[in-house]
Amino acid sequence: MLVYTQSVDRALQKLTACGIRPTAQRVQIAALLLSADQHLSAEQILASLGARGMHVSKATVYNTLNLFAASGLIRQLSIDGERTWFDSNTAAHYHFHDVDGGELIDVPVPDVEFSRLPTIPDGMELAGIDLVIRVRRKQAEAA
Amino acid sequence: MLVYTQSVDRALQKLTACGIRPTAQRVQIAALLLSADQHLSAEQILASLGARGMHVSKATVYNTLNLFAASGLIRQLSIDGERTWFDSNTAAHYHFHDVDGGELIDVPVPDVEFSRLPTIPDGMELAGIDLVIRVRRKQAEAA
DNA sequence: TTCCTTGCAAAACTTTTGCATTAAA
DNA sequence: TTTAATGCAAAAGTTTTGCAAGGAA
Repeated sequence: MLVYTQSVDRALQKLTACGIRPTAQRVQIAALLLSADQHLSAEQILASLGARGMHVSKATVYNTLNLFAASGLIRQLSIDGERTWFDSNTAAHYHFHDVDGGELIDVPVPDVEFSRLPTIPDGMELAGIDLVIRVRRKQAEAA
Repeated sequence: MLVYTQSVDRALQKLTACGIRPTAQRVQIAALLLSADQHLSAEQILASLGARGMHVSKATVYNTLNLFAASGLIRQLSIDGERTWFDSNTAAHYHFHDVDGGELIDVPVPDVEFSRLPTIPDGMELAGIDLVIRVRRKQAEAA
């Protein structure tokens, strides 16, 4: 339980550092998300908490995830229109998306280089770059 | 009405070319979408048809858009998790997304150059690259 | 006829909201 | 004690589905 205790402690610190009141539910959700670089849906988080015997209501899960995203503690991803994904890795990075399995894999920033980017429209400024590289299982070639 | 007649004709041709039975509803939806490079939601298409006095049911609009997307006649975009956008431009291109107004603007392929891309995971192949450049209205600087 | 498409309403899902209750500062 | 967070159920929004009726081949 050492690892778990550590991630609860770290979660508590992070929430406090962001000026978010560290309620029991928020600490649990933060501990779960921040235990690794991962992509989770609200439903998955609800289920994980439930599996660990911690009941948190659906409304609170959503409210909390939105709060965390607004505070920059996590990042929201629009990958497939099915649902929102919450990414615990807030450092700049990109994604592979397995269109068959739905899986998301991080792509580190240094693995992508832009030698040319479009001019930002007048009166606008850059807010971020989302790059999703869709991949699929390779078809077996005819022998 | 010349322009409109033309786009209906073109829509009919395209549907036939794709092996899609050109029913009245499908032709109307295709004519609307394919009249220009644009990004429309299912609800907008439903409203546009209604405004022109053509009634098409919501179910048919969704069924048709999904059919068109599966046939490669249009492209589905996951931009913001709110809803799916249907892009009438199926040529490769990228997007600016105005995070304030929600507007989408096409970015032509030659405006972006990748000098480095990550290695595709083993057993996978590239299926596509979605690039969304988020922009926001520039803050007025202090005078 | 036979098969496919349409339309309506209802269902399914994800996400948000209203409000009484509870917990935190 | 005062303010903010939680939980529940209900609502809202988008998209899908079941099924009867209609249309094309």
